[in-house]
Amino acid sequence: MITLLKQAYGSIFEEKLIEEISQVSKLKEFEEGDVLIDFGDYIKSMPLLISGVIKILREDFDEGELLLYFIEKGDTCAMTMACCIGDSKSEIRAIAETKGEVVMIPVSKMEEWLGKYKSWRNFVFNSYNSRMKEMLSAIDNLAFMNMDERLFNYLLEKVKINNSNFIQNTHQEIAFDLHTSRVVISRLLKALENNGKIKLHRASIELIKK
Amino acid sequence: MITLLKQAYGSIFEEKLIEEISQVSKLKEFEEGDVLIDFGDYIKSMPLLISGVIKILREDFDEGELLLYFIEKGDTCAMTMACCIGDSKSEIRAIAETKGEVVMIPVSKMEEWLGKYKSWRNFVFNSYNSRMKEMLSAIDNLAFMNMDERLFNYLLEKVKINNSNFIQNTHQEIAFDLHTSRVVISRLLKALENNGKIKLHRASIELIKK
DNA sequence: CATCAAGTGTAACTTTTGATACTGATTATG
DNA sequence: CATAATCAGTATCAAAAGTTACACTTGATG
Repeated sequence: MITLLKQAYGSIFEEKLIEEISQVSKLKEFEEGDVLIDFGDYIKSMPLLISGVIKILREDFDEGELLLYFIEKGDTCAMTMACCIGDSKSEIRAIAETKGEVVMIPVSKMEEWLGKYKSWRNFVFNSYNSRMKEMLSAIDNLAFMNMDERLFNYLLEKVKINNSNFIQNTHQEIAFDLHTSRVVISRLLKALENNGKIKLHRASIELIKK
Repeated sequence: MITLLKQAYGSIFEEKLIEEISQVSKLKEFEEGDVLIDFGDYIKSMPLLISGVIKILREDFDEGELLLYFIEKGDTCAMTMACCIGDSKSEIRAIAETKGEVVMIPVSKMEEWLGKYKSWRNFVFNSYNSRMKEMLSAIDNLAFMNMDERLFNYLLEKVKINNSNFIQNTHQEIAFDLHTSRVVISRLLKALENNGKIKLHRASIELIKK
């Protein structure tokens, strides 16, 4: 596990901290589609992402969902940290976008390290800050942009995260993430195709032009 | 200043910390409408709110604004903290909703205290957490609710914050906060009045029924 | 291969929101 | 008090998004 940790976090954590992490934590592998955290879950350990991508969703009272942001290697879920520290239920759902690995750290340790390691403190704060910014960006999207722009931004993010110009999703899946209906997505995707920005295939979309 | 600090923060900070705060910080009074922080500002000191209410806004590329949340006594602005620690520009605008007082703490101290005082660390984390929740709630509003619900929630918040059933705002001001147009607000307010939930006066709204 | 489910395209319609324009009422100001 | 500025009400129109319905294609499965 030390090797994995060094690879993903070697540049931000000191050697001693990485050693400590590897002693008290458990490595957990996950597959695409796994629900890692669900609404209302009590969190007793904090995840550090080693590899893979996780998407964080917010739930409606009824049925709806909304994608908040993605988490990549070297990140943690600040929302989850918030729950650890505040000892409250999870406000979000975390679903594996790809397969990958996380290191699970006991809450007690993460508090202890806050006083002990400056690099840990910086990491925790940086996580909060970047998650904060992602939330702001989600708000910008919702408040200031129309669905066509939101959709295109979504496609760009997907391309970035999967490192491929092909987005392997059905229109229905996209509609869930953006909290709208399949018909609306089909309509707007068709418009994007007519503008030469994308090419539509079955259950997959090809980005042509940013 | 110590008296003021004890009054607002006596229950969460230990005596020694309050003393230290009062030694290195400056008390600042503000009037309703004052712009305390603007987009792009560099923050060199962190505000602790002693009295009054501050509203936090997000700006559009063009002109638009959107109310994110209100801050009351005993709170700080986590967004601002984020900027302090990350040494980046402010992503938000803070405007005084009422007159009040803040204590401004130098950034250097706030980092020092993170290692030194557990109560300070808790306070900082709690602030992050509650701000996170407010952002989530803002996202819920935007993503899952129509304008009529958003408007009514807004009125309820105003009533809570000002501790009065009378909301002293013009339709135009409300429209700015909710990032819509005056006509829409007038339309929806009229509908609320017809449903017996509110009563409309000139430049003021009376809440009748929650 | 027949059948079915999943994925997509599209038309027609409704609701919500935004935009423009004009009116009258109230308040402030010279 | 006359005039201008602010505030609110409302009608009309347009755009964006949501809803329903149905047809067609592709791939999976028995």
